[in-house]
Amino acid sequence: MAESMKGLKRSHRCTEVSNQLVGSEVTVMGWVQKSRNKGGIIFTDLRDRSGILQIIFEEANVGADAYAKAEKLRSEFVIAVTGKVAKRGGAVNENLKTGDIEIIASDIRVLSESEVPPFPIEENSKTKEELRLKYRYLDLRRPDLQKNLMMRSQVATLTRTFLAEEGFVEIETPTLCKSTPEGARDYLVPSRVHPGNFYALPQSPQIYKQLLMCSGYDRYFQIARCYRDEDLRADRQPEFTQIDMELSFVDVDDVIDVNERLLAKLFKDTIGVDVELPIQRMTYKEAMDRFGSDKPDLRFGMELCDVTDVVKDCEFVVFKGAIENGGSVRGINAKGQGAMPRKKIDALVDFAKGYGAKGLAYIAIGEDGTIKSSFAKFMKDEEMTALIKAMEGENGDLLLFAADKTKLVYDVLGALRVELANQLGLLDKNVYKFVWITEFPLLEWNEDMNRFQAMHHPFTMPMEEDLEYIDTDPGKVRAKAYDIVLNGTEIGGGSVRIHQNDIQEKMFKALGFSMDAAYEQFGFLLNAFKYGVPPHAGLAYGLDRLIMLMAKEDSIRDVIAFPKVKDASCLMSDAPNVVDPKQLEELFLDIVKAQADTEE
RNA sequence: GGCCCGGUGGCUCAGCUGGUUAGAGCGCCGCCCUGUCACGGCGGAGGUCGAGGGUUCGAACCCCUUCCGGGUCGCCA
Repeated sequence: MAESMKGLKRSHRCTEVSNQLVGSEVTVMGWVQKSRNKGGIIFTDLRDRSGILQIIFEEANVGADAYAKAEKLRSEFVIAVTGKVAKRGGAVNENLKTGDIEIIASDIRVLSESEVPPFPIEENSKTKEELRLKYRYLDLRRPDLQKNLMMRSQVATLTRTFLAEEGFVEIETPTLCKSTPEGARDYLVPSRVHPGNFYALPQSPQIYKQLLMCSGYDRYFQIARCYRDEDLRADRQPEFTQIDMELSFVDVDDVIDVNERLLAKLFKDTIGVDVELPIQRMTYKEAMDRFGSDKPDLRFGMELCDVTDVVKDCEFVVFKGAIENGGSVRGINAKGQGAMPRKKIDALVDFAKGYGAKGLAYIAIGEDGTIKSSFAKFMKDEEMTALIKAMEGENGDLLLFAADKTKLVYDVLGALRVELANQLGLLDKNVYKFVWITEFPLLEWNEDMNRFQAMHHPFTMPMEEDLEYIDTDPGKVRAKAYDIVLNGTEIGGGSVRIHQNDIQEKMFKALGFSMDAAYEQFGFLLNAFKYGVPPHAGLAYGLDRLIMLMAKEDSIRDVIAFPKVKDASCLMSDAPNVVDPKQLEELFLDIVKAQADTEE
């Protein structure tokens, strides 16, 4: 039976009650974590978002009626307790922040009762995520999720304070926008007033923030919700949050400077991690060559080694063929893994095939120097020796090789490198290795569309020294774009934007856009640029990914209050759902009519 | 869309080569217990083995289909 809290006021959260308060009266409210009835004395662990506090009920102190209520307490009942803070009569509980004190209850009210929850409300839950997500409101009571969401809030607050001090203006941009065909699939919202027309939910506030620069706001930021109608991953949700910013009259170094200081503050103030500044920078080319990835995990070595020249004259057709087709042969040295059983190596080969490799060649060097290899029979002894030497292979090492088009070789070995590190336990979540990746290619060739595509977006500034190639060899042009990568995860990215008409036109031309088509899509931005546009640049973080890494979680679902599951539905609310036909009629009747008329 | 993993009392899991009544721990319910905190003691309830179909004398187990969840490739300017 639920009682009123009339006349009561919570004086402290559970762990705000400290041994400083011994002897004074407090009123605490929260959920019953656990009640231990010893027969004559009842110990109740009370929980709120601050933690746990032990309450003592004894009939002599609390009275017969209240004691009877205390005897009926069950998990997740919501109660209010008034009582005196006392030093513990029994042993101190070292595991609790409040382990040396307890509340001697003088009164209790049961504010609401609870059914037995479908899974235990506890830290380090072993419960299947499916069930946790169905009852997300209960899951969110668990201390680890509460910690994550409170950390998220702290990061948002620190970000606002820091950027405000740096002269940034927080401005909200629309979430009902114009659809743009480039990039990710848009979520569409039908317009009732304009039958057959649709808004798109923003994939990012990109164009709006550039317009704000045109409008003279100079430094903008926003903690912005973004939407992409693409398949989900552990680090991808259909709606996610960016810390988005844009600055005027700046170049790459200015953006990097303010963001390094922001990151350092966030990591220091929330999790006590010192970020050494300046953060290391690496060009895209170097990242690909050394790590096979534009988001290299620098917590471990196992770098890629280009052995194309070493094996270029060998008779092994896989190597030979790849090189003849303009590809390359590269390898990684899994130090000390020479004794890896054949089954595990085969699993690595399958793993590589998942990334499009036709296979994976290997040399396992035993502790005694004996060699087991999938391709030694095609090689001369001196060729093998030279190859092992190039790979710095020593006794006990496992050398793995991919041979194909270079892009594929990068993909395969880049992924394999991380997979091996994971298997070998080299991915320490307490270590934070940041790196800026710079000088991205401006464009990448899209096989399906048979044209170049902006690697970042069509407003990204080319590097001045490469501008001359934009007409003749667009694939060679590097961009003033940069990503901030943490432990192998891209947590943010941005670029200097084009603010000159002639360069923008060249860019659209390279993308195969006519100026008419460009105006059709982005006319309002291009028009804005006619009236005085400052040089500007910006960056956006994936807030969810950032918090995920800070909280040492494996999925952004653990740092989002109400996430969606793999098919983008919500197990708790059952969104998306079928809507009332009347709603649909209002939105689409005119179209249906129009189609019917046309058919007649 | 492809591939891989999983689904067995409320929760987490075990269940052998297909063999009798499907088990354990925790939780839950009842009684007892005045210093517990993974409380303890005694007793008890609780299972369409995700669903459908098939093979078989016999299916949690094998086969097919399907649903749900996770990982990943494609996709994500």
